[in-house]
Amino acid sequence: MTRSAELPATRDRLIAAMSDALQRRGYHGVGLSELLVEAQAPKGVLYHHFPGGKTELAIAAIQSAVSRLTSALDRLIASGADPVAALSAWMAGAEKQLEKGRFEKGCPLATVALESTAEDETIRGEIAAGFAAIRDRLSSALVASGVVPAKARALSTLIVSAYEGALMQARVAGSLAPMTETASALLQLIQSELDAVKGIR
Amino acid sequence: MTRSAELPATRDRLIAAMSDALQRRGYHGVGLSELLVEAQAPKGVLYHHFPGGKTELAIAAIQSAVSRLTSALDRLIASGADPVAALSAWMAGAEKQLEKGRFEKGCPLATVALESTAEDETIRGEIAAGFAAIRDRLSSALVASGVVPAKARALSTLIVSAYEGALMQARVAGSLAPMTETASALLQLIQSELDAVKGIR
DNA sequence: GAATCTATAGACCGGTCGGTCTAGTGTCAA
DNA sequence: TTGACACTAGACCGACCGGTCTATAGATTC
Repeated sequence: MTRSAELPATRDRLIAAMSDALQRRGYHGVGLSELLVEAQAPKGVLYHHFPGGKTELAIAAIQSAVSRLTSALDRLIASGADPVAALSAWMAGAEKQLEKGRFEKGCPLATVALESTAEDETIRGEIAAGFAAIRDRLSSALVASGVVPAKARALSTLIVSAYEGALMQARVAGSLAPMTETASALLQLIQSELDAVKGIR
Repeated sequence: MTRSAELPATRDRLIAAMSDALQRRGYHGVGLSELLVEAQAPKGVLYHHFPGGKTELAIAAIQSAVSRLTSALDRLIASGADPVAALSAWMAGAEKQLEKGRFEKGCPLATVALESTAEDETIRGEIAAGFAAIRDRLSSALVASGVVPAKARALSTLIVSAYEGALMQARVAGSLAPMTETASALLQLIQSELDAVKGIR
């Protein structure tokens, strides 16, 4: 064990610093030097672990964020809670995160998604795959609750859309209101949809 | 800095170039030189019209975008179409814009909203005000259709959230699907809400 | 213990960034 | 004709950008 116990491995510190930066300012908003100060690492170490430089580090950060999100989602779904309760819990968690980050930290995918151009093929692909993975999980959870597949897909896309848009509005407003309002309206939709399913059955 | 009714063409070209850039890559993603090539203007002219430089130009672009959006919304609402039809038309318009811009042009507010930090006070304020103005218009249109104010506010926030999130997903996916799916699920909610209102009446 | 390899360390580089500055140019009023 | 003024034009600047390079420390292998 070459490194001190309290500090995570250098590679992980770099990824964590990039993740944090992507949530706060996006890809073009951060400089390498700032990133390295945050990660307490010299420049050489970045290009040792990520020969592709800033881009490769960003991709790693995105992948790490996606796997964090999807596994949290999996856990939530596996817990057996009904969709409305699960979504409600998720939104409440987002509100807590927003407050904890003083409205400065958002979704690690969103900003980069909007900043990226057609040339940023790899990054875009990674983000698109991340969104798709999240939608798929939501969708199959809804199907498991009796929603027909086509409707489940539309609903899960709406959930992701609403979540991202709510985070965006809440951040610029510096207020939880957009998040809570979005959540309340959204939850009502899901509930009525599930009730309809039950009625038919 | 109040300005007479007639604006110099150059000023407008600068604003247009910035608007376009904000939709494609966001604030930090564009360079001044690129902007000036696009606007066919030399550097001096930028600082003549916008002494505050890049930031002031971005603010002007955002204000211009907001007034374009709100007046389009006003027109749509004034046309007397019922909320569902109006929203449906709006979403269809967004899809057309997405395709026209080959999925490279998104909302002029969204990217900057996510890139901005607490220090970018003016820009954030402008964006927050823009979102609020849009929500207010939607909300009062819903109230006019019989929705109770509190529910109308939540619903209008959800509409904006869904719209922004759908644009985001559609862009990275390079596909209209996230937009159409979001729209269909959302429209159904509004419809059922309005039906409920009618039932009570 | 020499050789090798991974990881750390930071000086250094060319290019580009946003921004300033000075020099014109065209228009209009006196 | 001249002076004032709004606007155009682009050379120029220091700072910072992402990225490369060489040096070295520590662990591992033979």
